[in-house]
Amino acid sequence: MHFPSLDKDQRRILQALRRLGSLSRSALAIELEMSATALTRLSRDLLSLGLIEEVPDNGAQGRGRPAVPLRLAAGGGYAVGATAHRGMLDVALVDFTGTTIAAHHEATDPLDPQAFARRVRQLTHMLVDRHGLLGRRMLGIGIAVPGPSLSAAGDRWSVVDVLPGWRDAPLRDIFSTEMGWPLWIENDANAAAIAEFYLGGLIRDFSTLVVLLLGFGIGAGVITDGRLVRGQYGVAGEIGCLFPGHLPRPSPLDLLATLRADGCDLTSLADIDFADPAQTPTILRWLNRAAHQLETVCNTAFAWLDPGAIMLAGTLPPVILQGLADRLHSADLVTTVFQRRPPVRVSALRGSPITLGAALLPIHALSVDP
Amino acid sequence: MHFPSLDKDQRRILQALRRLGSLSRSALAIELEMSATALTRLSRDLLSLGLIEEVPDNGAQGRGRPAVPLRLAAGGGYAVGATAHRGMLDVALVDFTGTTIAAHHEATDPLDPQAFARRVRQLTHMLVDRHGLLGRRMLGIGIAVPGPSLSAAGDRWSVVDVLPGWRDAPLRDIFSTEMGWPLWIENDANAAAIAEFYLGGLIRDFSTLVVLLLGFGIGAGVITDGRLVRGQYGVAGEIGCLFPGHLPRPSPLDLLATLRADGCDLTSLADIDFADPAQTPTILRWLNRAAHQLETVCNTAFAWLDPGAIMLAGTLPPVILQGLADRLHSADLVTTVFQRRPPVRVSALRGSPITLGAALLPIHALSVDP
DNA sequence: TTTTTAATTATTGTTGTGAAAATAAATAAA
DNA sequence: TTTATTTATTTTCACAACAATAATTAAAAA
Repeated sequence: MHFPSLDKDQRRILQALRRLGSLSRSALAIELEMSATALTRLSRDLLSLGLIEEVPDNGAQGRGRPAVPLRLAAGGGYAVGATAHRGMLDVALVDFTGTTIAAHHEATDPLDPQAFARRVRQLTHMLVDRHGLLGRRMLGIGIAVPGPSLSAAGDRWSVVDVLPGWRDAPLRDIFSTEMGWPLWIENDANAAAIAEFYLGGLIRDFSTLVVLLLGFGIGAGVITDGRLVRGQYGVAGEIGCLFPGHLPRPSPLDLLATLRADGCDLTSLADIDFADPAQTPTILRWLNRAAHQLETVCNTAFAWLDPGAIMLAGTLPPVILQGLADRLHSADLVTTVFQRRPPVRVSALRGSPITLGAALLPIHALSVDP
Repeated sequence: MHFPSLDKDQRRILQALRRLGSLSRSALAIELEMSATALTRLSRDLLSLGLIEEVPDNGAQGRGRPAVPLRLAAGGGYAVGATAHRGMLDVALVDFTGTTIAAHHEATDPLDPQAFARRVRQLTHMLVDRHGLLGRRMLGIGIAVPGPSLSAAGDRWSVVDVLPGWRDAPLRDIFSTEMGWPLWIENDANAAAIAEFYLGGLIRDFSTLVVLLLGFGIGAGVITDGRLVRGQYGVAGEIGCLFPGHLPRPSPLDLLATLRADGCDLTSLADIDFADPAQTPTILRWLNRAAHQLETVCNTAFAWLDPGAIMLAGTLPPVILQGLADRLHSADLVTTVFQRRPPVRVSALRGSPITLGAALLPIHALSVDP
């Protein structure tokens, strides 16, 4: 029961609306270089599918019949995203526009993939019930996995995190039999890139971007020309390997280790607190070192990929991410074009970009041709 | 008089033949998951366009009506490629399969873009005449330019080479008024990547690859999922900027400078000769240093892009490129997947990959959807 | 009421599609 | 040698999708 596959032109309409917000049919026809006739038909179909809607009460706009802008319909469907990490589980529901309907975070014992899938299904049913989504169209579920895929098909995943029964497991089979919904599995950094692209506003200005994800380790998601870059074997963006294993990396886990080595008694990343005077000096020192290391990362990203922006995201407190961004701003990056300042930003998403990005995967799949 | 644009399915057939050599209609139908009916119709169209042809005298193959393999038709058309460098001019003609029909190299005074275009037109007419291509379909001309484009549209180019009147000139306008053929302008490293992809056999095994071009400076062309990566502002692959300007780069110009500093009296890159005992020690020393620098480049390429292969190409003598490849082979690269050896190869193309790649641009444009 | 712009509806002709039947060209068996 | 069988390709045909044009309707301002 897969979603009726959309026409290329229908995708183009949806993507234009996603990028530009709301446009009248005639504006769309001009934007997409299609005839008004074609646009009427296509938009009628999308309207009847419930994927777009007319904007009501639109103010005066001069002579002539007023244009009726179209926009994506929140009610067009909902999608689920889920992430597993050691000891915790994240689920989010988004509507067709990408807006978060619900987010759920819970601590759990380490789960194997089957148990994870069952719990996610359970939570999904609960959230669907609680938010009155029962009749609505379920677009599918995206699951973000820490680690690269083992095959181009994405059947098996090399999970980096220490989770029992996950590493090298045939996750697609397991999730698919356990849940039965249309399923996307994606690397966590790639998911974060999707979230920043659609929800962080990058889609308005850029078609190429890089998201640096400081989750536990460090990874990156790359989008060029609106498409995820996975590479020949699915390990594109695995930038952790740029730092030799025996030396410190600019990763959250490394910050934790640094703090501990300096005598701070922290149990997890959640205890990191820039405002704590016992931690501040260590964090500042780490920031300088990590920013210096990230300079290399950013420079090679600019040289290889020429992204419109590099986004910093992850579980670290925003202050710390901002500290990294500030230092990178004043660094001497090779953004040769237009003498611009290094376009390094900090994620402004509320909620985990990983889980949100996972939830956006089914929606992204509707937008990009196969 | 642009070429009649091809169907998406027709493109898929052509691309399958380009990748796999020759396939019967039924094999193609299975490969591309199309009905035999559709394949008959599409192949008939392509046959009548002259883009494909049936392979004659095909040996016995068991019971049943023998399959008639199809392949790309050399006579399907020809394309022209041209490159300008200081003091020299390269033109190549390729047929529809990508095979070189003719190549022309000449030394010239430095030319401005108009004069270059006129000379290229002149040479094209001469080569077309000489090789009896007059009635044949001209698919277009590709021009490789040393330097990145200044706009996403590729109208203006920031030419790195020291050529009078080229830098920041509206090359597209100039060339297209001067020649009138369908025109593609592309960065030289990107052109080289196209050449290695189609002619170096990489298309058979990979959809993602990197070509390191050691021309005068050092640049790179990137293909992911069969598409050129240009980046947000067209400077993707400009890896020269990874090496600070005041320090030596692993570029041919740098080798020349090193040799000169060691007292060798060379006038141009063409004088570099590994067999010359006066040069050998310097070259060996340079090789070790340059390979060490390229290690970083390759590592970051693997981390960011996960290419199936990295190809070394350029004007340096093959022995020297091979020396670099050998050293990179034994280096400790981060090709984490499958414990494989670093897949670094040396270009095996006869002829300049830049000019050949330029000539392939019109053909590539026929294969990739717009 | 007229004018203007937006959106829709016929109308018509083109094009692509798959299923099934037909044809082609070989080998295997009688 | 003849006939049956097998596989590849083509044709036929009914049908859906689609595009372009022109004509029409809708909703406002002048």
